[in-house]
Amino acid sequence: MPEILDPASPKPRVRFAPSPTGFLHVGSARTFIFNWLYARHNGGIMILRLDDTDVERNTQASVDSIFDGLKWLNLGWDEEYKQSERLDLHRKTAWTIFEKGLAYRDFTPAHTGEAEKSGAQGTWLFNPGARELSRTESDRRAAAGEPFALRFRVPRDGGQLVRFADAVYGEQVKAAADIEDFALLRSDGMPTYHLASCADDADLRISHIIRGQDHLSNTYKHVLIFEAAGCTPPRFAHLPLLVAPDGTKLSKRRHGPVVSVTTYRDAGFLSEAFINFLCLLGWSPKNDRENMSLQELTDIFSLEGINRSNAVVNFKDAAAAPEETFDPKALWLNAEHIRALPVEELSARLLPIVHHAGFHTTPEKMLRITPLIRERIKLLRDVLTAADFFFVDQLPPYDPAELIPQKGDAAMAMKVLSRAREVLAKVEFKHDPLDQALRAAAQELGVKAGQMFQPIRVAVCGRKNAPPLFETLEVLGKEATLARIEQAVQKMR
RNA sequence: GUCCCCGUCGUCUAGCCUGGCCUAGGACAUCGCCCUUUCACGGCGGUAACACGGGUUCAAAUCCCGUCGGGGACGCCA
Repeated sequence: MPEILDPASPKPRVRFAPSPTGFLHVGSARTFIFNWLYARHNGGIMILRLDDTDVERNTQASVDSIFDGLKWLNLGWDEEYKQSERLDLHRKTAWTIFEKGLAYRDFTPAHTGEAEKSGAQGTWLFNPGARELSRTESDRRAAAGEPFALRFRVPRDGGQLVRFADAVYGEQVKAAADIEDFALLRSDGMPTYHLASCADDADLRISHIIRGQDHLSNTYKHVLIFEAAGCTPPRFAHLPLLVAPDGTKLSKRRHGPVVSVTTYRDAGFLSEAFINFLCLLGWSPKNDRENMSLQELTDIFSLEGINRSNAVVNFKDAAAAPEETFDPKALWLNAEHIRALPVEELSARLLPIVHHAGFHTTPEKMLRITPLIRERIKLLRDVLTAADFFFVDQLPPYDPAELIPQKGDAAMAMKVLSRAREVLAKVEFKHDPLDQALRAAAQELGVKAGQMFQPIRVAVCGRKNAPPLFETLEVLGKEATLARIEQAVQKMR
């Protein structure tokens, strides 16, 4: 269905509204991204709003985590608000609703959350005593200073229906009688999420609310609030949930740090790859494209491509090896994005990681190493295991048996290494001369090229699996190469 | 318990609205082969799915009903 924009505000205005009660997890990140993409694709405005009306649970650490994560995503936003600075608006909205008779004071003492959950009150809808209290009596008790919560008076008769059209889930209808009289203001005067969220959405002229499907059933309440406040509700688009391999909603408690955005950052994901990955969960361009740049995503993103079933983020338990913990597709996409990066840029991104790990190298050398490893790493962090031998003076210990070539023996390894030492001492350390010299040497010794190269590779890299030999030698240089071959020869003795 | 949502390969998905082109397509993962100085990249190929049961129809992954399964919401949390 084509987007019909409100003629009064042709530019869509969308918001990402996290509550700072935990770190930024991948589900929130995806919500942010989808909002951002929608805004950018349609030339609209992206708003960041901190929904911090729960003073009890807000923490500065959460605020920091959210900004850390968003900063890394590097997408930016156009306007920024804090709900705690807009309480007057929320209260005004609440009392407007009250004055219309659509809300009432509830003097019942606050329930303790636990008792409510375990009790047989699952079907609680409202407290008749509070709801039916006369206005005069209500005013009198309020004037006497008795604390109260303000509740929405949900229509109970006439079989009224609440409805809204969801851009993803379609036409939604629910009997008002099935909706409980939810709170608007707490007894301490603070607005609840429902109230604050709607009051702000209306005031900020939000045109589209794009958020997780866990809010789908809350939306009926929001529609009620918008209408009571005399506003036209925005359009809604609910996103299918991101779930863990066990099928449940992502949570730090159950799933650990794998659900935190910063975990991906720290492991060496490129934010553009991470964004790409998240976009593929619950949305599809429907043309088999998967590896996409941000520009491409912006160009083709649309609400119609969003599907309705939950998507599994296929991570393993945090206990697994670093490379094993992430969704294989995220890893693959990251490798793809790494390979797509210009060498200069990849090199520049790798350098700080190398330094941070305590290795010494120069930007110039890093630039020469980068092409040798870029097809061999999936995470930026992998540079540490793929190129370590370039950075150290002394190779870590390795098993001398590794020096023995395929279908060869110790004697052959010895013969190859000795000859390599002589040949390499004389040859220019450039790819072609190295290639020629070493192949010629292999022929003279009567061994296969591979049998010649493998002992040298192990002597120089300390392991069998490494980048191509001649390029490696070229970057490593004659001095280090000869020293390492000498050491290998000593090991064989 | 009440209400709501969802159900195509192991995973992400295309197809569903507008039944036939679907002996169900792509990707990741996995397995095999090729390329090759190792690893990787790349190329080629294989295994692998319409939850189940009814109905409607000449024809159903696609429409209808039911069952089962999964998820979400029900707070003076967001």
